[in-house]
Amino acid sequence: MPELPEVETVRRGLASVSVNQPISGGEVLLTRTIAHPDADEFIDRLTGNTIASWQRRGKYLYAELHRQEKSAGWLGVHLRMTGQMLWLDRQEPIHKHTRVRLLVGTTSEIRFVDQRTFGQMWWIPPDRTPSDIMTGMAKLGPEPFDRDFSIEYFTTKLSKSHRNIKTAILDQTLVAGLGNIYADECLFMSRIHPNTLASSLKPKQIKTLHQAAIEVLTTAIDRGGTSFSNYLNVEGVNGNYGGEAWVYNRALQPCRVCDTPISKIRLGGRGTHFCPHCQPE
DNA sequence: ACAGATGCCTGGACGC
DNA sequence: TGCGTCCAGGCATCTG
Repeated sequence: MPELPEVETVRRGLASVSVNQPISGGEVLLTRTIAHPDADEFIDRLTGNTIASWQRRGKYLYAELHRQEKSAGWLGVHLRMTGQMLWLDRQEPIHKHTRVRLLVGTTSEIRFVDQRTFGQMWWIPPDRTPSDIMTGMAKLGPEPFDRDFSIEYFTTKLSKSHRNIKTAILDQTLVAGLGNIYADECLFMSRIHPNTLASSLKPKQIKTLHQAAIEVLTTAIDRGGTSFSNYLNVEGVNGNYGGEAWVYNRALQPCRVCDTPISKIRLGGRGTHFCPHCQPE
């Protein structure tokens, strides 16, 4: 499931192949994928525009569109659970889960493939901002790599939270970009039990967790995203973080540090993996 | 205001 | 083998 590093990898991939290229048309194969406006208008609004850049905020991806040097709005994308933005030759056979096709340049296309159909796309008019239309984006907390995501900020937020730390760090209004995989991974790296009450964490633990979150996301971006999910980069290739998971999806397998079997519990409705020895209560 | 539950959705794993 | 059930989880929305 794409989290910040996977979305960033997709952004870089799309930027490297599609910038300065015109969208000549497209096709919506599943209408509910288009969140705004309706499916027909979506293709009409994109057609004839050039992709000027690809940007990311949290797990939201958006392209700036130009027409004759002037803004023509934005194309927004959220991959949700299983969305993929693939850069393909138009001759490639249409896979069963293809939801949207955007013809780019003369022979290629961006193909949005999404098995579980949670993924969404938007067209944002030039007189609005992406966060006006992609409403979830306006609520996002700081990017983990920003100055705004300071130890002081993190400490203040956690001190007021009555939730367990696992649920707290999954909250996109606290910090943008962590999903279930990296949440479990950075709690392991910090030796913090996921069910610890957020407000009970000691300053040293908060500092460690803050650093672990930044580190785990940075490492994952450097490695091009995970492979213990069905995430694919724009070329349809798995990233390579996967073999390195400390705890995620390793229930009952030996901890890579101490050999204790990894536990799995449910917190905030999410499967949560941890080492009961390395992450004591 | 906040926190927890639910719905959305497909396909793979599992038990009988 | 086949059928039913559960699970995977990001986010919007609903409920208490």
